[in-house]
Amino acid sequence: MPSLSIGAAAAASGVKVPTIRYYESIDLLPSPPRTGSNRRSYDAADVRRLAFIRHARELGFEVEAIRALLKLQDEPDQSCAAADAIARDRLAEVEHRIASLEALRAELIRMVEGCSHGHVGRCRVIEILADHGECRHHQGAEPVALAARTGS
Amino acid sequence: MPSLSIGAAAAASGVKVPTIRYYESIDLLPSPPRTGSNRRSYDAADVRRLAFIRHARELGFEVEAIRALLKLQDEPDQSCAAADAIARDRLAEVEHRIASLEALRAELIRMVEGCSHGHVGRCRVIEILADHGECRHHQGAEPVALAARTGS
DNA sequence: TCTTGATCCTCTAGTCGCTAGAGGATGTAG
DNA sequence: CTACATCCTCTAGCGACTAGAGGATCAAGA
Repeated sequence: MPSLSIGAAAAASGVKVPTIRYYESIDLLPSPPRTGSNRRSYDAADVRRLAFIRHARELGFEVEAIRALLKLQDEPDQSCAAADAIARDRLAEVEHRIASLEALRAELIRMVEGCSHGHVGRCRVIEILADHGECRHHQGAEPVALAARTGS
Repeated sequence: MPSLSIGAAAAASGVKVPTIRYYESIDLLPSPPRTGSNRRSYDAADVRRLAFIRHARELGFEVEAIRALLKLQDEPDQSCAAADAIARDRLAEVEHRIASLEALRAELIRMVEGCSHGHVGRCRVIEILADHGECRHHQGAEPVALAARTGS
């Protein structure tokens, strides 16, 4: 069984080195054996697990949901129902989020189309943001998600 | 000019009390005058500014973008182009995210439909997440946003 | 063999946009 | 006058990382 350094595991899985250590620290990834010089050594199963985690994160699963999925994977004789339930929850949330984003998209389009490239005083972008009273697309808390960090 | 307590300003704008103080601390909202007993007192303009911020946040604008928009608003003789550019960036990001979420949605549907309610060994939920290599909907970092906090 | 530079280690602190709580002062209603 | 709500400041916490300090170790070239 080929043993990989953390850097190689990172390259193979697409998960960054510090993130792998972070996952270990929160017990999402088991602590791997160490070499004589105290370096982590991973195998193919670890890389698969990391890829699984990465994929699930990209799909928007929270770490706790991933933990649940991994537990299912580790005990493969259980019923599929739990995994199914997790995925269904996710699906509902994703659909809800798509709907929110589409309302938001419509409003942004309204803004940029309304912008006459004149002065700010007449700018729809500013006006629409200022007149929230006119906007009804949702009132109840639940902030639209942001993130998607641009910095490398 | 009617002066409002922070609680009244919060109720009027829809921004929570601690969040108003937070906005002041990051200089998004100017420090208001204080009463004799050291309480903040806001006026209608502050409430409008807060509503503006809230609306922009709901639309997913980051605080730095909102800061830029507010600066434009404070200097209303400038060109609209900057505000337009900010909104366009936001629109592009929203559209990109919708696309990701729709790919994701398709995959989740595939998952829950593929789940035969048998055992995990046969369950697509786990399989699909494990086989990231087969999935091509995007490879370049950029985690799909999460958040949408469920806790009140 | 030496040296250079990449990679590794641990640890702490910072990011974003808030939210929660401690501990205390003040305002308002009955 | 007594509750109790609201306000004040301050610090710490959330999730999911990311960045940097300060040091050890490895691999490759001269």
